[in-house]
Amino acid sequence: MKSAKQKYHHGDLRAALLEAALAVLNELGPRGLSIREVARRAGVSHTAPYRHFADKDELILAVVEQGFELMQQTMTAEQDAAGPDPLAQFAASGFAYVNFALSHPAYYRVMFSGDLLSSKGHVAFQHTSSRAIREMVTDIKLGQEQGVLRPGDPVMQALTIWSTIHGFVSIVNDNRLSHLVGEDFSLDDIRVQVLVMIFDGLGVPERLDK
Amino acid sequence: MKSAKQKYHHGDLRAALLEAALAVLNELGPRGLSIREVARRAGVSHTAPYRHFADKDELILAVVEQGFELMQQTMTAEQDAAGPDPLAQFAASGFAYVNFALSHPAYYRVMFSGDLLSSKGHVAFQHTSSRAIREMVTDIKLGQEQGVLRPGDPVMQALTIWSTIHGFVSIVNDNRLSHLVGEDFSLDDIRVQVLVMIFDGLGVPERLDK
DNA sequence: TGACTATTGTAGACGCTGGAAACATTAGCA
DNA sequence: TGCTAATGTTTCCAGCGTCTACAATAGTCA
Repeated sequence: MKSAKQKYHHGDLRAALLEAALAVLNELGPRGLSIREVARRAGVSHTAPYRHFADKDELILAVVEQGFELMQQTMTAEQDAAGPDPLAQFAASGFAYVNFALSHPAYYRVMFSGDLLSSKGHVAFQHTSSRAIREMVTDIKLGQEQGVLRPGDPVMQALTIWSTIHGFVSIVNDNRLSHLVGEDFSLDDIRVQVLVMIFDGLGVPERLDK
Repeated sequence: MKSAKQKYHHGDLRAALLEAALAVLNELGPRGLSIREVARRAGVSHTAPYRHFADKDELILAVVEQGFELMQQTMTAEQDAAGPDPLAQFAASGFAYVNFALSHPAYYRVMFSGDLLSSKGHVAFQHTSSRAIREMVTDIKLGQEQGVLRPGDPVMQALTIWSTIHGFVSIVNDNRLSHLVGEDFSLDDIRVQVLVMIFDGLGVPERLDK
């Protein structure tokens, strides 16, 4: 194969731009994310991205969408690998959520901070959030019917679990636990203990010994 | 009093800039926050802010500090007003946290998003976070000694509570619950139920009927 | 009071950014 | 082969953060 670097048409610029944008987010942070820098990394002129995204917000939104897809994929994969027990599946998907957020901080931040978008974008998230909550609610109802989960409004329980998980990974990713880590706990300790505490509060028995 | 608008020296430009910055955050969001816009609103030239803040990050950091001070004030005020019972104080301070975050979303976002700062700033937060956690841990230990709180590592319990509260207010402030609100629940319902669920999981008895 | 000096504000410049408009190149299809 | 739409480039504009030089004032001490 020849080193066809200098072709006028890139081939798959859109994907290249998304990849570059994520790399920038990782390296320079949100403030360092500029269309021009992304274009530079993709080796095109600074206005080329406008053929694929109407403006900066749409570029970011595309990264967000990709992030949600990736997260959804890994979560369902872990869920499927957790065996037939619905509660084990539920816990596995929770673990997968946390692991995704902690191992892809740039993705998670851009997906949930919302500060990067100027105004729109909220609409795009609604769908994902509502679907995620609905799935959790289904799982919780199932657990309650089986008698392994505490009774109570499953919507509120789902919201509480989501809040805890989201809050936890946000705190960790925003680096607000450095003073704890290394003293008496490792980050892994903390992660596992917090997860146990979440599902413990819900009534899930001790099957989190993976 | 004369309309002494056109004085060369502003009098208290620093405070005026902080106020303007918060207003901008409220109206235009984080992306709309520019030193020039803030200066414009304060009625000074676009380089005047540099006499009071080394750069944009330091302006933002000053807003953050002011936010933490205000939150701390309201939390201790509510705690003091909660009577002598330590657990009631604990719960009151938790309520105050949530109420502050939900009624001052701009403050809370800039205090905790971290996306606004380019690099530094984390150090400044460490102190506040670690103090807040330490205070919670003290309260939790007290409750455990009195036998009204579940046994367990108080550090992890504190972290879990903080995660839930932080996650909850972040989710609400980022507008991700619109599809729930109005259907079957009001935002107030949700807030109270989630708070009850948090303290319920900890073992706090039903004294949250305020 | 009056002059000296530090503080606080202004004016203008630089390189960066997001984005619009006009133009160039190419791919796909008739 | 030639036409057209898709894709990338060039040029331009206003706004941004920040630097440097300059202007006005407040405070201090004679």
